[in-house]
Amino acid sequence: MKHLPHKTIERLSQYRRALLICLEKGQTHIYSHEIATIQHITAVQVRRDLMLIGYTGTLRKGYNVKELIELIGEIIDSSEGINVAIIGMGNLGRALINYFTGKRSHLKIVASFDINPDKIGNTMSGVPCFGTDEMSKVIAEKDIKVGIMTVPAEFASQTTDLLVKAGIRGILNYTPKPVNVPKNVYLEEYDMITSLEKVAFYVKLQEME
Amino acid sequence: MKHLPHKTIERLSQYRRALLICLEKGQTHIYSHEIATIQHITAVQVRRDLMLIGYTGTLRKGYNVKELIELIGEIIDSSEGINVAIIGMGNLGRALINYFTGKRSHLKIVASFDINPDKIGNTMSGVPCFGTDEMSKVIAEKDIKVGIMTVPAEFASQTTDLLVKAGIRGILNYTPKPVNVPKNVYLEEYDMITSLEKVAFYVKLQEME
DNA sequence: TTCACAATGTGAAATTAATAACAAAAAAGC
DNA sequence: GCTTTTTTGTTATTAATTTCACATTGTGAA
Ligand SMILES: NC(=O)c1ccc[n+]([C@@H]2O[C@H](COP(=O)([O-])OP(=O)(O)OC[C@H]3O[C@@H](n4cnc5c(N)ncnc54)[C@H](O)[C@@H]3O)[C@@H](O)[C@H]2O)c1
Ligand SMILES: NC(=O)c1ccc[n+]([C@@H]2O[C@H](COP(=O)([O-])OP(=O)(O)OC[C@H]3O[C@@H](n4cnc5c(N)ncnc54)[C@H](O)[C@@H]3O)[C@@H](O)[C@H]2O)c1
Repeated sequence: MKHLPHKTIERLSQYRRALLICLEKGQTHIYSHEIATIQHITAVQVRRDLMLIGYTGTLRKGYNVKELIELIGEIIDSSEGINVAIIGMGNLGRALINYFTGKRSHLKIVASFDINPDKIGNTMSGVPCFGTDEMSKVIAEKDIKVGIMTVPAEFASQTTDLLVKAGIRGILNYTPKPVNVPKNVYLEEYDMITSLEKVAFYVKLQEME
Repeated sequence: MKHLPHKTIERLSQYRRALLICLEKGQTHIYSHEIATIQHITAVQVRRDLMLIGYTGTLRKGYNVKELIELIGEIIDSSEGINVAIIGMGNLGRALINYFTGKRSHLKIVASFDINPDKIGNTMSGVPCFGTDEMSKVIAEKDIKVGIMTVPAEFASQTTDLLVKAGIRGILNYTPKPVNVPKNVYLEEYDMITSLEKVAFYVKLQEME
């Protein structure tokens, strides 16, 4: 297994989530077409992804749910787990903290940062909030690798620079402002307005037909 | 102009956002490579996208910011604007309402829905909250075309069915549960855990090198 | 046992997306 | 006025991703 396509990585994460639900229900095996139906994709696509990670199912029985979950874990999780911080404890930051905390064992939110003195020093869902001036120190001490950025858009660039200087390795940018990082830092940007506008576009398109 | 690639649609939305900022600053023209730098893509990509929508710039002066904003609007917005509802006024729903309200004129959040009696009847950033039993009525009356789904994952499917029955035309699903819609409804799903796991994966990959 | 079926696994083809290459032309410099 | 530079617009090429087509094979039924 050499280079997994970006899209495959995303789907593996999704397969795992679906598989975990199956496991909870007590399901031991699953067919490619069952996974496909859940994810709105084709069975071939599922089989190809699994082929790429070198997993082989049982003919006529499908894939072993537990084994597959473990294999996906070996591939996409890092063995020691990864510590994550949220920068900007506003509406979105709080929503994210509530959501993530206590869910995934491999990705752990261990700190948050803000500039508002009312927030600094508090904890939220057990996650302590620090001032941005402490960023370098806290990121080093707590071995934080990934930052989720939810500061106001106008602070996106400077916050990115701070994070990079503090030695962050990956940034998930939820502000609508695209930011620049050196190429040793992995950047993923997501913009809710784009998604909403895309939905609106295709709705319009359908109505015109 | 016939079929615009999905990716082009997404980028057009992003170009427009960047262009609006330029317009505010008083910038009248912009080069393809400037847009490209903002969006971390290549200038060729930008020019190709603009070619696809049939916009042509001025040689050596670049593109007219205002014109381009208007053209993108003609393509991705629908002329009368589109009304949007949020379903599930929890942490994420509230964050989204705060964020969207008053931003885009073409996409307007005009209602929210919940099952919690404490929330029903209130307004939040000027958006009224209704019970889910009123969904069909409100969606019809207010001509709501798109729903943003932020209910707990276990209610995702049933909420989708309600929305579809109420005549919604597009759904943006922020729950981690994939849902099914008839093919006359456009569905976009986004899952923050997938994004975060993807970042974590590439961080791990980089560390191994 | 044999047959038909229902699944996997995968090379090849098709589709979609991104990049390269370059002609054309306006502006600037000389 | 001529040359160089810079930028657009577009065709050709390459790369990435998905789908097709089908060989393979374990399983259950006849
Ligand atoms: N709310 C949403 O649903 C939503 C959706 C999409 C994108 N976004 C984007 O996410 C970001 C946050 O949105 P929000 O609604 O949570 O905003 P918010 O105003 O509620 O929160 C921003 C937080 O960041 C803090 N902050 C400000 N400057 C900072 C700095 N320099 N360093 C650290 N912290 C700082 C503020 O004190 C505040 O707590 C914005 O960029 C917004 O565009 C929000
Ligand atoms: N919070 C996040 O940052 C985040 C991030 C990604 C995804 N999500 C997903 O978004 C969804 C909402 O997350 P949240 O943190 O806002 O949860 P939440 O529990 O804070 O909010 C859920 C809201 O939905 C309402 N609700 C429950 N059942 C309903 C129903 N049948 N119809 C209408 N409303 C109903 C609840 O009353 C509540 O107000 C979840 O599926 C979650 O997995 C959340």
